Amino acid sequence: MKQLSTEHEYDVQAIQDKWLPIWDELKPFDSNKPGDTRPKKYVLDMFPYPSGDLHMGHAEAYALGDVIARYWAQKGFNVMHPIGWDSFGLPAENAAIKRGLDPKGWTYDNIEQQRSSMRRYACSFDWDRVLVTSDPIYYRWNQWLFLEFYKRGLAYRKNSPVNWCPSCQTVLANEQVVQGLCERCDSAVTKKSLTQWYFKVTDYADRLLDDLDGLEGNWPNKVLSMQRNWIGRSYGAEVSFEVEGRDEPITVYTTRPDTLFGATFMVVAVDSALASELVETADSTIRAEFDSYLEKTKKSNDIERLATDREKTGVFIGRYAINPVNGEKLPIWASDYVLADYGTGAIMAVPAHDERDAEFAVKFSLPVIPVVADPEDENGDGPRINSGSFDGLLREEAGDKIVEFLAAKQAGKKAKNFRLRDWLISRQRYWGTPIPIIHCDTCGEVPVPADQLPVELPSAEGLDLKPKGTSPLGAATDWVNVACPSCGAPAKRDTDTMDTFVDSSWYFLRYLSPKSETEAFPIQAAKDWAPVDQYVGGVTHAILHLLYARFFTKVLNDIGMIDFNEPFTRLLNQGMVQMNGSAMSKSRGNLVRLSDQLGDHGVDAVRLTMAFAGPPEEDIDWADVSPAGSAKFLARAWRAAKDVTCAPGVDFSKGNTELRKATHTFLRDFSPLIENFKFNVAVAKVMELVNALRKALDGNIGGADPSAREAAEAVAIGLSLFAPYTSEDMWAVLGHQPGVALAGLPEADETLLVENSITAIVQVDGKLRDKFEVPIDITAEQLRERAFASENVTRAIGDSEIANVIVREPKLVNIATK
RNA sequence: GCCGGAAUGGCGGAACGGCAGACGCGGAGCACUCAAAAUGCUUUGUUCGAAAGGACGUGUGGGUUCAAAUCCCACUUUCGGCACCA
Repeated sequence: MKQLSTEHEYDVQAIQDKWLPIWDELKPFDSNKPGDTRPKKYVLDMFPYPSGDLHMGHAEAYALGDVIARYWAQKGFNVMHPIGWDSFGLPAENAAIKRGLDPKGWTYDNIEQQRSSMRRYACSFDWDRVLVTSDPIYYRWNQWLFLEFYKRGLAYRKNSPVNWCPSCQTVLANEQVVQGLCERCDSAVTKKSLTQWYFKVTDYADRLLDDLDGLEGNWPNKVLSMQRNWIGRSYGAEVSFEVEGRDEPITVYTTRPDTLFGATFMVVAVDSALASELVETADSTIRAEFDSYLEKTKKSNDIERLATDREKTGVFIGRYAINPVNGEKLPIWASDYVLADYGTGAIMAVPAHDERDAEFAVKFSLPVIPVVADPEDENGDGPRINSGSFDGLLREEAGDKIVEFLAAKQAGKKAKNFRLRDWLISRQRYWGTPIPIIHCDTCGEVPVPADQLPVELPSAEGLDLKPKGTSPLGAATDWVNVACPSCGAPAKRDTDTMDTFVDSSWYFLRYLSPKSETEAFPIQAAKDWAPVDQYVGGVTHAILHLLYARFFTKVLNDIGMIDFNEPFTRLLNQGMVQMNGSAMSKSRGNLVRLSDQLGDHGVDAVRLTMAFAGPPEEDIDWADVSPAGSAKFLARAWRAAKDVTCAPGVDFSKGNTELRKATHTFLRDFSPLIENFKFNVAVAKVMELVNALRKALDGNIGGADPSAREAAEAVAIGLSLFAPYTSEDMWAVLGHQPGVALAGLPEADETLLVENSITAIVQVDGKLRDKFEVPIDITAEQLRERAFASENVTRAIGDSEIANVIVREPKLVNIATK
């Protein structure tokens, strides 16, 4: 700290040391005070993963979340602004493996470090509501909810090909595969056939999509469109094709039933059960070819599969399907360009009107039959051809009529499809919530009875946590072997743990009673507080976490535990903090340490810099902003308070009108700026008021004038959103008891804001030529006269002929010349 | 390829269709000082001009309007997201 520690100087370190213990005592942000009648407001920051100390990204997120929380507190709300830790998950486990420690120790040490950093960072958290997801008291309710889902058929087990990360040695949800790579370690993801637990998100696909409309305007458009995209609903038809030598027809999904007459072959996903079944009766040559193709496909990963310039591959499997509209025999092929887990895993191929089918047809010399007259017609909107009695119909009508025709002979119907898949929640790792199911040879899957929850994780001691493809919990024999709750026979616990996204899907409700041993959350408190009024966090969770939390909310609503359908009413996505144009990282050598910044500039200066740098949703490049400048401003504001000499409680109405006007203009502008997330502009307004106050103090108004106190107090209250230490100290300097955070934002006095004159501008052909003060009630005629009386204006008009004069009294005259 | 953002001084960024560049960073100058730091004040889009005062100016090209950073169309660049989803 550069400042000398004298009582006349702004000493950041001394101020920080002074106020922390006092706040600990006063608990200004306790949201659970008995008899509190203030209206409730729930402001939530996404909780951190305890992977070390807080970094610059946390500092931004929590600074911005705190602006909002503190704003509502100043507005007289009882604000619940809780914090906790999302503390299960792979990093803890990997760190533990690397260092040979228990993941628990690593996790809880980090939590303590982050907790103390957050306290110093002076977030307005309610420390009585802390939750930690790896505590049994938390995850027991994960298990309870899992069983509620299970009861309703929303949690189920199935065998299917899953995303497998060969490096993490665990399965991944679809959402955790990014560009074919493991989200966590960037290894190429492969497919593996496993029996795994799923949540039936797809049952909620329509609601998850449709309810996004209600969030319009309150959630960033970007997030809404990402969610819509992810759910990916499409409308089309299911069409059944009879297959020679098979009792059951094959059903395909298509968005283009209008092109059915153009189908010339059928393709099934090579890795689907259907393909394997169809090929069984084929001759040995075909079978061998198929097997080797299937083998090759399984070995390849998504990266190879998805390469866009890759040639189509496939094998003919020796069977034929019958096109239900015209009886044509269509050869059935197997290929990897058809996905096993979308639609029905089989498609009708229309090479004339589908690029991928076209490539395949060219590669394997399959016939192409156009069904739209105009080959230039990319949408295929024009009249049908080669389509029997449907010839001449346009796209939409043709589609409808063909589906009608199919429906009449039980060979098709309208259908919709989703890109969204069910959520795979089992993980073959140690550090997570154990799945509360017992497997019994006679009874099958048996839920752990509610009174035996939580199923606590066994100690990691003696367990090999290294990834090996099966859960480390399998080796905890004392833990695994239990009596079947149903028949009492020897049985085994499920050894998988839950995806940590389960933990974060409902944590916002757990804050209502984080210590309850009798319920996940209290139903009445959920009515009072939830849903979250304002959620703040990074856009990295735009799909995963938000989608899952929305899903849980809808299920809980169906169960009758909550009375709302969407968890987060309003969402703010803050940008990232970068350094020299790229994300900070040790390997890039551009890591800025938060602790260094706090040490060099102080907590308030760092927080203020985060708010002032630009719009909150934009990224901040730390190289472009000036925490030193913020510190300078804070000192300037503090000194201004020091120079106020009139006593607290003085009658402001006797103060200087000009400065009062500045103060009340600020008070008028400030709130809407905060509510619209224009924190940077709000900070600028505080700076303007400080500048006006400084001028008044140094000029002939002076520190004894009541208006100086009024301005200084407004500055302190405004700054309390951004700079808790400085503002609290200013408040004390101004002679008040501690508690600027709850002092309340004064209402702007409208009578002070009434102007009786205004600066009018005169344009000639749209260009500014003159401006002057005019009375607010000037008439159009008077204003017009004043304009033409201006020398600048007449010179600008010169010899030109006047075409038109626009008068917008009292502000503007625009003279258009010919 | 498809779907969204974004583009304003040396820099971060402001601007209900009506004074472009608020506020800050950086720069220059002045005051205080033996000096420096700190602080305060002045100034700072480019350009012509001694000045008065002009010209130009919000990625590019068009359009709507008395008036466009703002609305419309096309384009360029750039950043995200999705991507063999039938």
